[in-house]
Amino acid sequence: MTKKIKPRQSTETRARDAERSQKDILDAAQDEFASHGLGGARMDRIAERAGLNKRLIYYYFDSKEGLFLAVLERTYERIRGEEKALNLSQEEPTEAIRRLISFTWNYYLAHPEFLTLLNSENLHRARHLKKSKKILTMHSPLVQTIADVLDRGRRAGIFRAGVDPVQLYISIAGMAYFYLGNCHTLSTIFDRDLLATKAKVERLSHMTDLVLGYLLRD
Amino acid sequence: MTKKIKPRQSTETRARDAERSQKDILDAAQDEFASHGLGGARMDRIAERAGLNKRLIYYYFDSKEGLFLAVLERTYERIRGEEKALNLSQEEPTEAIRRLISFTWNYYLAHPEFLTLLNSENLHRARHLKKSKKILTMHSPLVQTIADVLDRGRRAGIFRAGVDPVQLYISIAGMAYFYLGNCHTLSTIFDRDLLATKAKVERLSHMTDLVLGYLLRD
Amino acid sequence: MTKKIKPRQSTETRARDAERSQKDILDAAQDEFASHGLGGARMDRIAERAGLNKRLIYYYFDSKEGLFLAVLERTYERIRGEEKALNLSQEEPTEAIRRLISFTWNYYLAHPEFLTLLNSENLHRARHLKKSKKILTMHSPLVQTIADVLDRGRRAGIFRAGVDPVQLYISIAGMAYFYLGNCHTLSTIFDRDLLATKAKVERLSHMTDLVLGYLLRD
Amino acid sequence: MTKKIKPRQSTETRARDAERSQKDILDAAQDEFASHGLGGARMDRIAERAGLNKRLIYYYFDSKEGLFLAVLERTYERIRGEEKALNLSQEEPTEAIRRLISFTWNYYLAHPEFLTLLNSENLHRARHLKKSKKILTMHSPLVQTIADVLDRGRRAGIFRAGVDPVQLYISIAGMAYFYLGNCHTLSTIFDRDLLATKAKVERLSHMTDLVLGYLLRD
DNA sequence: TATGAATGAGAATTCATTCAT
DNA sequence: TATGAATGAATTCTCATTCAT
Repeated sequence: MTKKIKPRQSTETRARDAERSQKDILDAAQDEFASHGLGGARMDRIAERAGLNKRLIYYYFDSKEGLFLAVLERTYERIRGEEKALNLSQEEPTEAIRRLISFTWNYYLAHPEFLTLLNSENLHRARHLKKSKKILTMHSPLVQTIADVLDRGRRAGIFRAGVDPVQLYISIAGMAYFYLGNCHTLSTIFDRDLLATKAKVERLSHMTDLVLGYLLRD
Repeated sequence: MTKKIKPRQSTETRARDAERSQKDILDAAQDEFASHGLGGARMDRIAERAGLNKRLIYYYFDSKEGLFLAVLERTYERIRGEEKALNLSQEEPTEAIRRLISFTWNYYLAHPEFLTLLNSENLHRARHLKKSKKILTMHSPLVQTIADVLDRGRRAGIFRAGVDPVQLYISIAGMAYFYLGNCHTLSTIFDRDLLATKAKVERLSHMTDLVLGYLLRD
Repeated sequence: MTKKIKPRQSTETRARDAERSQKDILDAAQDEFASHGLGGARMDRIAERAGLNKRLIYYYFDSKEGLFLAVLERTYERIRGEEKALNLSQEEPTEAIRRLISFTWNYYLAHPEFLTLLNSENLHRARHLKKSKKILTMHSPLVQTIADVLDRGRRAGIFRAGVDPVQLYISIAGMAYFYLGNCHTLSTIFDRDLLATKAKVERLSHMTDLVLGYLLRD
Repeated sequence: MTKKIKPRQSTETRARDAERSQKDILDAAQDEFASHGLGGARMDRIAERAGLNKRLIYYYFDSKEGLFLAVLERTYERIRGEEKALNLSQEEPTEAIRRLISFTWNYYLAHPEFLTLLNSENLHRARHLKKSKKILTMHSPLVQTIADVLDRGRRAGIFRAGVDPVQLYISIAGMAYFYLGNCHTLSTIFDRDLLATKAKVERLSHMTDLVLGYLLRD
């Protein structure tokens, strides 16, 4: 245990420390929950990773489940935040779909913890999520955007009609999620390294081809 | 509950009891692992669900991990068995794809434990799978079959060329898996009952449309 | 930790061990709860005193509160058992009252743990007792006996009329209970050793004088 | 709750705040100790109930035990104060006894916390009391007064001789204490509401009858 | 084959108390 | 005088596993 070196300036040190401690705990917890799931995570390890006393976790987050929920909320906030920043409405429909797919793919690639946390939460039948008003109202803005893109494409005569944006969103997310979330079993069974650079490139283009092959008329 | 009097006459009878006990344990364990994951599962609960003494689990399966592996193996055996029974090679290509999609969809629907076990195993980076010779040799026969179907379709001039059967298989599985495995969170977030009968019918046809829309030329 | 030497005979050894372990735990728990109260008692100390693994306590009694209740029940069973063995109905009324008082006094003296446990339970507003069907139906047989004795005394013209046996029982118990249960504070405040042999003799005769002085006519 | 703005002008004001804080803490602590005993009391809850920071408790009272002692001292001061205010020496002996009994009864009724604190302190073998010079010199003035009343009664030929005032005091206190302190268990066991108004009236008259029946000659 | 009893290591959580300001 | 942040040492309870029969 190295003694924590106190932060820079002074004035608001205390307040900043509290915030900092909470952030450190959340960071450590996210790692731990992502690598071991809710059941396998250890409060001791979280405290150690955070470089803080275990008691402090309870001081701020009440319980293991409370901490898990806080991590989940932060994770959702982040992805929803990035989704909002995408500006697909300005884009030409085909290009918009391309970017949507590659955003999803790249986000999951960059944030493997999101997949594992989602997995854990689903194992528990969304028990924590259902308690969180915060998350429940955070509808993915992508669905709205997809609806708009599909509409523009259809009116331009390039996309087929009658596509449900929710179904499409789930399909795109599912294709990326299953590949990346289950890459260990899949790699083993198919005896292929699914995380090799080439494999990843191929996957993204397969997904794009699949979706556009379906959407585009002719 | 009729009181089970233990028959002790013949070796055969004794053997049948042993088999029965092991099956009871595996059934109970499958439920438990599927509902709580490997970390959250409790040996006590498994013994109780199986109606057998905890010690017996160790007698037959050595350890919790051993038991988990046994459950995993049985689960894989079952799905691989059913996959073999599908006789897609006899089928006309378009119809074969249709049946493949609906088989996957219905199997996941009927066996939600398969999704959760896969989930758990991936959390552990396929650690158990890699140790199992049994599973490793059970490469999904579907991939071979899909390759064949795609090939026949391409040669008949109805399917597009250059489709990787593994990619396609993962896409189909992923579209079903994500929808069903995350239905709790998705239902809440989209404010739609994804498990309503109508919703399920729509999902299956969306998946079929998407894949065939991509595969079929013209 | 000396290794526990296994009990004498054989045949029913296992069954006897379980019973023995439970008894050892209850004995240890009674000591611990009596000396420290429910809040101050330590499960670790109980296990150590019992010479058994802490886990076993939970195996048999579920929780600290469950153990406390079990101790309470056994304690009540014991005093109610001894009360039943008193045969006051055969006795001449005055003598019966004398023996009742001295029984109460001597029981409390011999079982200080009864006082402390009662105290603890009352601190918790009889929370555990109320959950115990066992204790709730164990009405003190003394009240019935007192009613009978009072009645015989009254009809014989030696006791005053209109004495409520419950009130009398509570008074007798209270006089003994308060003296013995609070002897530490009382001894300190009055600067008298209330537990000196002479003091105890005097207390019993005071109590007897008080009650008989009230009951006897003339 | 009006927001308390801290006055910082004069020393006097500051001092008054300090007194107020200490009182708030003692009030909260009395509640907490009375409801949970020393072992079960929680410093956090006391701070919360007092609406003050936990650290302040340590500033004023040093430790949990120090706080307990302070509560104990205040409680004793109060009852001793009220006892002094009774003016039994002016009273005719029979009436004095009556008033003594009813004072004791009513004080315990109005101050149930006194019973519980006594209870806790005895569990700890009067450890705190013995350390408190304050309490040690506060001998109950009642004993002296009782001695005087008994003496006057005896000389007037109405009371019996040879009654020890300490014994009598303990008996009176005990009759009230046991009834009120154990009313939860007793009510349940005897299936009578011992706190019903009528029951309380009856108890007081039973106690008075018992004591006077004993004291009065003829 | 089957089981009730027992355990050591560890898990989450709690608690009185102190630090720093 | 007052407080939010932080902690070490327990404390209750849990868990996979083994013993003894």
